[in-house]
Amino acid sequence: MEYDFRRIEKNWQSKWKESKAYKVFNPEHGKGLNKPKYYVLDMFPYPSGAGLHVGHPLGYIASDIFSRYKRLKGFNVLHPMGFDSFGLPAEQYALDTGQHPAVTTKKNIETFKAQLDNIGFCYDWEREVQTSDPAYYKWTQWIFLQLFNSFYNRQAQKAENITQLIKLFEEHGSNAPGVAPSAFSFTPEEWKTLDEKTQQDILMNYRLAFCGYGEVNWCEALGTVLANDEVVNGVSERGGHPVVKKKLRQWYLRITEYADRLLEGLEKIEFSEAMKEMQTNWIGKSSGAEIDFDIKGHEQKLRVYTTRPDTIFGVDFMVIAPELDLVNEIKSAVQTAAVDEYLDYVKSRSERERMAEKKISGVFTGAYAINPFDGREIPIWISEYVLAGYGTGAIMAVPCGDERDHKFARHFNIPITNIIGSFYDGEEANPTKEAVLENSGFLNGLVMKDAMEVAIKAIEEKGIGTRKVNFKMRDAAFSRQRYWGEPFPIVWKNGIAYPLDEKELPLELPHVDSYKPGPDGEGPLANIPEWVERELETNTMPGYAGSSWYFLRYMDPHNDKEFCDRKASDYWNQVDLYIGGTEHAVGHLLYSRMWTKVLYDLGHIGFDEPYKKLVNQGMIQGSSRFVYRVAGYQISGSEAEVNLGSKKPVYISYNIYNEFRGLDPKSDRAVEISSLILKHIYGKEVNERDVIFKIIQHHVDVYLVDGFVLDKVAFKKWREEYAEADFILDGDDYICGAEVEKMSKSKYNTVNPDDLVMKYGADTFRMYEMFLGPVEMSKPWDTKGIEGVHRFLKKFWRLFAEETKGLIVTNDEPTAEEMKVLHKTIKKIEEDTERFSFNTAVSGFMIATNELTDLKCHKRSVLEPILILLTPYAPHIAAELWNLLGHSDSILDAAYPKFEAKYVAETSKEYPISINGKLRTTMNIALDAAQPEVEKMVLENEVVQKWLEGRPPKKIIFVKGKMVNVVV
RNA sequence: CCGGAUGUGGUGAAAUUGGUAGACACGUCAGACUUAGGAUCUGAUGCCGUAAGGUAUGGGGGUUCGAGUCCCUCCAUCCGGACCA
Repeated sequence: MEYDFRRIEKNWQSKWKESKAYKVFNPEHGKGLNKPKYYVLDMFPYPSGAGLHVGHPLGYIASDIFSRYKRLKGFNVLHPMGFDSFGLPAEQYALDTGQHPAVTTKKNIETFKAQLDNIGFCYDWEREVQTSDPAYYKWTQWIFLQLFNSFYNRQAQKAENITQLIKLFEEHGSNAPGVAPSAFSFTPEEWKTLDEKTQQDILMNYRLAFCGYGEVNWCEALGTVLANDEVVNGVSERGGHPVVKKKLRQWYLRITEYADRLLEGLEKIEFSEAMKEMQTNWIGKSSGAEIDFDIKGHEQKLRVYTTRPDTIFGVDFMVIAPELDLVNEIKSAVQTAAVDEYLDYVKSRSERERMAEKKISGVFTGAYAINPFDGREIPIWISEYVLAGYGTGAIMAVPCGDERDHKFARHFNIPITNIIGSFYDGEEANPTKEAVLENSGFLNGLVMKDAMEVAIKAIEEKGIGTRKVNFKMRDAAFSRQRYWGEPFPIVWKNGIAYPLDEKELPLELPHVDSYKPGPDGEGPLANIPEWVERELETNTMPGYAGSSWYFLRYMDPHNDKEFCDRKASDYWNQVDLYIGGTEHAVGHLLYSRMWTKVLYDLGHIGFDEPYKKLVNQGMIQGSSRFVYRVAGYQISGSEAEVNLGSKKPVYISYNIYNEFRGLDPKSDRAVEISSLILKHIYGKEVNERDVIFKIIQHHVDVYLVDGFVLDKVAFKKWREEYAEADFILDGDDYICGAEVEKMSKSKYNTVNPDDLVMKYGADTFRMYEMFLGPVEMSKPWDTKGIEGVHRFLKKFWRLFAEETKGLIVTNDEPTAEEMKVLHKTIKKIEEDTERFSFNTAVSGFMIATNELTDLKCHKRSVLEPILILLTPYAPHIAAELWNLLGHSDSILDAAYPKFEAKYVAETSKEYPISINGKLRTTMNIALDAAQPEVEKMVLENEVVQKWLEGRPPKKIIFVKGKMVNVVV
């Protein structure tokens, strides 16, 4: 009876499928009612055509282990899986091949699911959701309508129905309490006389999902608009295509109203500090003041935003963004030409150029602002380092305290006022808040951080400004000019957006034959006459629409009356454990946190943070292999280079190449190697010394390499051009070079889990992925190492069964030593699993197996509990052995063993004995021994005496249960 | 430039509270069994040294009887954010 993992795994997978072992019940269906709930979620995968590689399932395995563990611990565990199946790649593929995204997506999902099932995950597939399924996006559209029909009441600090806003306008006009200030100003009476279009235009400024014209990140190559977080250094995150600013009609989410709550919410959730930091930085809250400065000779005021009102006496110039209309209004006649020239220059520069090169540029407008406190005239400049979109698009520059302002002042020779005395050295700006202010009028003598409040008060008293909080975060662009996404349930009539009635949902995505963009940057839907006729919105929703609320749908996936029954969401509540990559730090995680808050505000769910605890999984990097082709050579001293491109390829083993590189070309060994290479090239002895070779390194498929040894036959078959390859070997082997890189098809370093499952089994694969290292950490993949884990499972199997004798488990009473191994292991596995230290848990199993093998322990009372411990990690082998031991019930619901300290209690310990902190020997001492007793024993020890050399010890440190240190 | 993380054998790593550094594996070496081994098992394996011993957790410094762990400082790598006033 051997460990036939292929048969075992197949057998149990189909058994579990038949018996619906992974079906999860909501309490109203009777089962699970008496159990506490636990919700484990994996990040929503996009079903790409490339399928899974070994890096993908890392987090899935971790969450699967934890789910199974919690189930054994008596929880009703929800551990669902589904697919974020709308998205750009499928549409790009459709554009390229003409295949409908629905078709390719369906195929990809099937592949994905087969791969996942292969690994033995405990998903309840009956709860699967797909965002591109109309039964799902019906509710995405429904939530969109909730957003559309809501505004943020600043007084109540929550989302409310838009009818409430209308009521506020009717009662109080535009200055109603809780209503954000805007450009509109009207009395209740005026509101009632406004026509519908105007009213709706005003309301649009408050809806949480709203439509407006805005500068967007337009990517010509992708033919779409990208969110800020999809643009990296001025190019698209996907594909690296250039991105330009363009004004388009767009839908947005008013996430900025939630900035404060998104920030506060971070305090009550368990995300890593790094993750919280990233979100905090993205939200970018800053507080300061907006100040209006008079402009000499003009009616207009210059409004600036500053976080440092305490430095108001150090303002030496103003800088405004070139995009501001104010520029043209205040430029002086003398400076007009220079200003216009600069504006042209700015326009000519792409976002990318601006980000890439940071040269100092700018021009004086000829206008002066007046410092309201000392009447100083302050020159107003324009420069592209000030962004129109942040604050007021204008700053007061304080060169002694701000790095950029200082550089600007130096560059244009603007005199610098020092208001911080010795804190400013004349060379570099000092952004301190600790300095005592000088040259600062009424603020003189105050420490800067205290002056801040004084300054703001003075500004407010003078009526020239207000306290102001600003955020870096912008409202999120929520539309794409694309086909493969959720249609907006919106009809446009006379320029007014009307929501569809709930009864009309889902608004299904129509079939199209072409995925080409519509006219004027509109999406493909604009090409469909029937769609346009119905005056439906032609944009579609972005990828993050469906993924912002999917965790709720899993709770009640087949509900066609509601997005999720309130009873279900009250029961399952927040996701207890969310496992996924860091790449979603600011996108998905912020959006879904916002949606959750809105749904909470509107009373649809009972909690306002979706994910209680987040664990970030590290990336598994690829381990690439290289071969080294001799491409040419040069005789030293000669200019001529011999190109070998046309000859049959000669590959040199990495270690020989590496040795050769480090040698003096004149040395004997170098000559030996070079003549060997030349012999391979020409097929005969060539007498040349001092040869420099040109070696080209290129990737070789890791499947053709065992460890570092190349399969030469397979390599020759790999590509036609390698068929004639000749190798310079190290002994019999060709040794490949290696490097750790990102796992990708083009580097030929991807490894498919299917192959490993086929070769070693799912249980081995699961445990090996965990054994690799801590889940949060990135680490390179090494296929070789999997054999160690496989050996362990075989060894574990042999505790239960032998090839010839079959089952060898006995019902004998266990010895104290065996019980100690068992309980030590229970403690270890339970603690490690609880803290997601799966790698050390795997080694805990190995240690237990090694020790029980040494003890020749085949006792049921020891092995059965260990089998239960192993179930979350290697469910198939556990179930098989459980069954072999005669159990008819499922091990998936067995009772988790209980640790009992009495079995691991020790009476003595092998104490380390140090002299001056250096370990010299160990001594077995009773644990209850007291200090004087121990001191006596230690001093009598011959090793200790040898090191004491007759000197009396200065001090003896004895830490009970830990160590002894003798100080001489 | 800012922020975060990481740095331990040939490799992946462990050391949970300041207390025997390198558990557990991979790899390598030696051996056993075998027609055979890319199966299985046993042993060795941080480095220098025959040994005694010395030395060792990125470098330097500090606190301590004792530091991989705490503090200061420098360096390297990875990730994220980048003109946010």
